[in-house]
Amino acid sequence: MSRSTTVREVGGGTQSVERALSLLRAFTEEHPERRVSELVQLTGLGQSTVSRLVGTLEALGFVTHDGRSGLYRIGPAVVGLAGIALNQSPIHRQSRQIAQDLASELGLGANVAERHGAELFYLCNFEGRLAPRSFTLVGRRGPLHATAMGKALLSDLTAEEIEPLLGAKYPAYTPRTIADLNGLLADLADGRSRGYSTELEELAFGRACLAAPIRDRSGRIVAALSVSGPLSAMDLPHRQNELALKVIEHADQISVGLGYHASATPLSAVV
Amino acid sequence: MSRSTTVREVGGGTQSVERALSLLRAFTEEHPERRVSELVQLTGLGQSTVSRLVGTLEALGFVTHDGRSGLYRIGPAVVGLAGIALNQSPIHRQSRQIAQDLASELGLGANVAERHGAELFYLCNFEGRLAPRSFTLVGRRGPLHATAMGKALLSDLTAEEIEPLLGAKYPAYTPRTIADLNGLLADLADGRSRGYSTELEELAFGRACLAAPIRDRSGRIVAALSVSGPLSAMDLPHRQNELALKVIEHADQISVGLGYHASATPLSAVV
DNA sequence: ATGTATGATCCGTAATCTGGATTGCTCTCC
DNA sequence: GGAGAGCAATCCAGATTACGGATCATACAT
Repeated sequence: MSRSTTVREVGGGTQSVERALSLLRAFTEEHPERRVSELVQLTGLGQSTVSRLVGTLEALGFVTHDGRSGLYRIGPAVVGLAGIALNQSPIHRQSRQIAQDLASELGLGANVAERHGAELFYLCNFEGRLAPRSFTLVGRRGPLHATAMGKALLSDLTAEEIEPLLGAKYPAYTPRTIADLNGLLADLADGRSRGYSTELEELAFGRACLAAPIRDRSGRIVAALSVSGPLSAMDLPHRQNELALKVIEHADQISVGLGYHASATPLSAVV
Repeated sequence: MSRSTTVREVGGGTQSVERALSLLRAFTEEHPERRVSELVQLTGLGQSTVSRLVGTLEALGFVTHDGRSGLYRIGPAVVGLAGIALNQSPIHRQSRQIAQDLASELGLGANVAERHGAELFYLCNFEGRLAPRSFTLVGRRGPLHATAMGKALLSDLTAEEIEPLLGAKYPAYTPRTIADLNGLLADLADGRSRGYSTELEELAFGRACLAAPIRDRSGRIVAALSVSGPLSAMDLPHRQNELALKVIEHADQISVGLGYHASATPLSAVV
């Protein structure tokens, strides 16, 4: 490798593009609307610079501008690109219908996520009559150690792989959140033996989730499918087996769609 | 004072941002993967410029780069922003669950779209068992004159408003596509009197769609809800009334969620 | 009507970006 | 296996382009 001299400049690239895109980053689920002055404060850029950059973003449809209120929002061009990105994903294509069926069959939420580095990334999200939610989780990120899907996604990995991935911090969202590596490993072992992972009020009070892994042709876990909802709707002590069976069944169906053959040794020597 | 004449410069903004974002535009449903050389050809920019720009886009997660194949795809950051944008939309929030219910109840596709200028813009899209489709329509655009939802969205407008909006061109997707303004106005009148719009193989062979308008508190049509599917699954001559009733019912439910009161005079002096 | 806050526009400066050339890599073909 | 072609990342100097302070216009509150 030619790593002889330079250490590769951090940015390496186009400054104004970086600035414009970091403006987009300022639009979060908590602050989906921003005014220029906020963006100025957040970024530390000059006011005229921000004004000009959002003007460009607006001209290309990446943000929209409500002239009356002066608020900027994310524009439809972004949604268009996202649709293309999702349709590009074989996991999304294979999961969509099946997750939707699962949601309406059980009346609970059904979700598909994959792992992006040390985080969960939601690809599909459907609601059930018993667990209505008015917003989509698609595109959101979540913690691996505090979600059933996160655990399902990790269940392939060894302790040696997990430790550096998650680091030392295990943020506690509720008192029941798993607090350290050992706790997580124990839970993962449980999940492996049962074929599905659980999460009971580890991320939010009153909510629970069951998840099963999705594998591709190579046998590797590439995503996870879950059912989730309020504890009351999941009726967990009683329905746990029934729900878990359904999740596993649907997850396997997705795996088959991705070319997985059960014959491929599930966990052992898969390169 | 001095600049009393100029009518606001078109670009007005940051060139390199414009270039970077137009690179993103090159990723379409037909070409979701691009290599640098393609982007160079498409944009006419220098090869090193493109390389640097996509490098910046990649660093911020707006594209991903498969080092092996050299292909760039749209990145997860875009999906994250799109989720925020959708959750920002009251129409999307109110429609999501109801459209999903409609899809699983009827076993057909259910969609919600709003009008963006002279185009249809899909906000929600669910499939039914009888009409499976592996990709999402969310974020896609479509023609107003050749879709049931487009007609539902136009049914509020007067001929004087529609004519400049659609212009003189009525692209024909099939022999049954409505070909001109008069044909469209007649169809819209039908839809208004029935309370729902139809589309029978006007956009694609073998497919049909029924749509009803969604209104907000002001009584204005702000979106449309549809069921769609293969003609065979829709069983149109027979089920048309049943399906239309369901669509209207669910659309009204969304309208109520948006604050619409049937008492509000639908078309007259609102403001 | 006065005062405040926000945001769009203008303009000179210089920092940043451009693109030709170079390098390094991979794949293909002989 | 070696040569050649294609592709993409990196380098560099010149000048185009973007930055941001200041100004102006507008909306809203006092």
